[in-house]
Amino acid sequence: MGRIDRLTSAGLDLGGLDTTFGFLLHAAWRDALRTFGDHFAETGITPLTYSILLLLHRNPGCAPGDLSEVMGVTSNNMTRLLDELIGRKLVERSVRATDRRARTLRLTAEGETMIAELRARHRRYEAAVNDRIGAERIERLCEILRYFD
Amino acid sequence: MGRIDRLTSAGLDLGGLDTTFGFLLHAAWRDALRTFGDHFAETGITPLTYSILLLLHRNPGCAPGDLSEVMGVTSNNMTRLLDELIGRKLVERSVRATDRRARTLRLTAEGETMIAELRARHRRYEAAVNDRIGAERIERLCEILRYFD
DNA sequence: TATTGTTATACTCTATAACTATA
DNA sequence: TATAGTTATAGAGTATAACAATA
Repeated sequence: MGRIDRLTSAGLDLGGLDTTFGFLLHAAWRDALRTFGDHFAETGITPLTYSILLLLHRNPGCAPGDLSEVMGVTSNNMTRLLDELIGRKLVERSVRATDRRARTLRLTAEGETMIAELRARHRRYEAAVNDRIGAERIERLCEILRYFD
Repeated sequence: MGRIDRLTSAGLDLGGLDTTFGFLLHAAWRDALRTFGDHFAETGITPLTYSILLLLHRNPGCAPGDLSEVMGVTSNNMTRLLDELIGRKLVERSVRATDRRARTLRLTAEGETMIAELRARHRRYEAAVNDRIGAERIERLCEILRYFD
């Protein structure tokens, strides 16, 4: 069982927090973030930058605005995330000829090599979570989480 | 349905992100945070400070370390959260006589008034989420989230 | 005028380490 | 020596607003 169930016997009255979805969701997200960090140590890659690299791998030539929409990140913050990946030579950004307001994004060769390595880490990360929580539970979790915005 | 399902028809290949528990968990947490913010607007209360006030309401006299453990917040960060609530005269902190290293925390009268109002807001917030996502789904979600740490 | 993206800025949350004071 | 809490600091994520360039 998780931390919350270990705590209920520890004396403090949780006042219903242990059945409050927001409290549990926050704790689960921090757990996932910590576990992600364990598996991506030394890469300098966070869940957000991993998502960007994966999306660019699957959608070469897409625009920052496309990534913003999928990831739920505002465009100003997307710009800074992309700046960092471009600084690391994993992504290249160019002005789109057909609409000079827009940008075209693409993984560099180095970025393609990197994403292969990162996807392997991601598979190990997901396997570890499935082992700990139960693959069937994680699948049901995903089904429910898709209803959120 | 949620944002992800509206996006799958929008052209971009999500490369499996839409079935990746971490991606969905992050999005759901941000959704919950945004919705919490809507319902707690003008209060200056966040999920973390709400949890502290609720725990102190149910456990008058407990210590910062107790809150840290339940909430999964490190003690240095708990100190700053408490400083803020104390500055707002919602909480009082005193040195514990039986162990002068420890502190005793308590809601002020103003804090007790505040938590009653906040709990009403929280009920409306949870009702809104139940309406949007489905109460039965939220219940199943909580069951699964309890397995995390 | 509307859209795409960038810059500037501020706030919250999280994390590590060094520190104080007690036990 | 160990424990409870504080202070200092830095990094990541998020948000709003103002702006530039282009359509």
